[in-house]
Amino acid sequence: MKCIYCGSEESKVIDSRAVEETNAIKRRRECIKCGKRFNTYEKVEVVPMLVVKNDGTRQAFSIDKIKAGIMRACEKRPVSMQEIDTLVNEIERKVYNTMQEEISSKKIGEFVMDGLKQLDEVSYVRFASVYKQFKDISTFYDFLLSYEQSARPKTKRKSKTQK
Amino acid sequence: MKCIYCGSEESKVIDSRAVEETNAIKRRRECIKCGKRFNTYEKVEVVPMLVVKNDGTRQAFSIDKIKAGIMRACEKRPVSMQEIDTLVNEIERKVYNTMQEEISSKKIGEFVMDGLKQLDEVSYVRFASVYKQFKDISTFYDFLLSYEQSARPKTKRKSKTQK
DNA sequence: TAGTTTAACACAATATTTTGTGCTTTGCAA
DNA sequence: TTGCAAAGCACAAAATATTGTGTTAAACTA
Repeated sequence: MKCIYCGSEESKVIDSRAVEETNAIKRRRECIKCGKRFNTYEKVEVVPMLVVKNDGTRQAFSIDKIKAGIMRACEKRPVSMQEIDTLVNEIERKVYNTMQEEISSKKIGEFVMDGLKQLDEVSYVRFASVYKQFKDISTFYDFLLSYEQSARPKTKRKSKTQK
Repeated sequence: MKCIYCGSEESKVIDSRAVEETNAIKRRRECIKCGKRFNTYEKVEVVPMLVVKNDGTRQAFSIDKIKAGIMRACEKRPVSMQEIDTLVNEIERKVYNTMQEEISSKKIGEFVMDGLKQLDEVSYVRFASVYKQFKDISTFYDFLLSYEQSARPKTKRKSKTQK
């Protein structure tokens, strides 16, 4: 394990403890060369499950990835971790209920979009821009316009309702 | 290390190799109970440095976080990993050149925005929506309008230049 | 500011991992 | 379909990590 301070390849473990909550092993290491200390974490590699993408290919499914995507979309937004966890659990349940051994990525995307739309509209737009792969700025406009016309026909553009 | 298949706490290492590229140790483990195998990765904990936020508080700085933020903004965009790495290196260099022992988060945000603006405009808008904490949908409009008026005065809204 | 929780630190006996070498399998590309 | 690269597999000798116990320092909260 390379030392982050001096770059030396040599370091040794001076303490090692299990972190139950995150299923990890935390190690405290000391660089042989410069003597500085740092921590490392050992974690399980993400497990593969099957998601069928639009082009027919299969890919690993992980609820953590879904959660990460949602958390990104909600970054600095007034959405609590608890709300996210609730949504993630709901999605996981929906996924397992729907699926035999596979589920389409389209379906998963819809679950997430549906949930986010209820939770926070900025997060919803952000997620859509990634999920639907907006190609340029005009796609943002188009999406915003059609969203406001369909889902929130009475919203005034300039209103800033959230503090 | 808990087995991801049967949940048992007992597993043993059957192989262990360094992964030079990512500065990690990859271990192959076998569950004592069910005998199934899985991989784990040990990585260095992110290192703390000092960033001064707008409200005056100090926070850990990590170039990895910057990179992660950029990668999020570039998700599913035609921006190569190499381009991102170049930008990240440039930012890291700028940060270290600017800084005594601290740097303002504003400054870092500007470095990133400057770089992304050159690289990809959709990524740029996404990053801005997080960095500048867009409050609602109208903020998107306002930002897009002022961006197009200042940076790209001749761009037509409906043009879809990228494939 | 006292009380509490978490991280760092130390140490030693025991047990496990590391590492070189090399063969096999699988996935991907030519 | 052939060939290469990466991952999995195996083994054994040597080296290192693990884990209980306990102390101290730091951060957080009531």
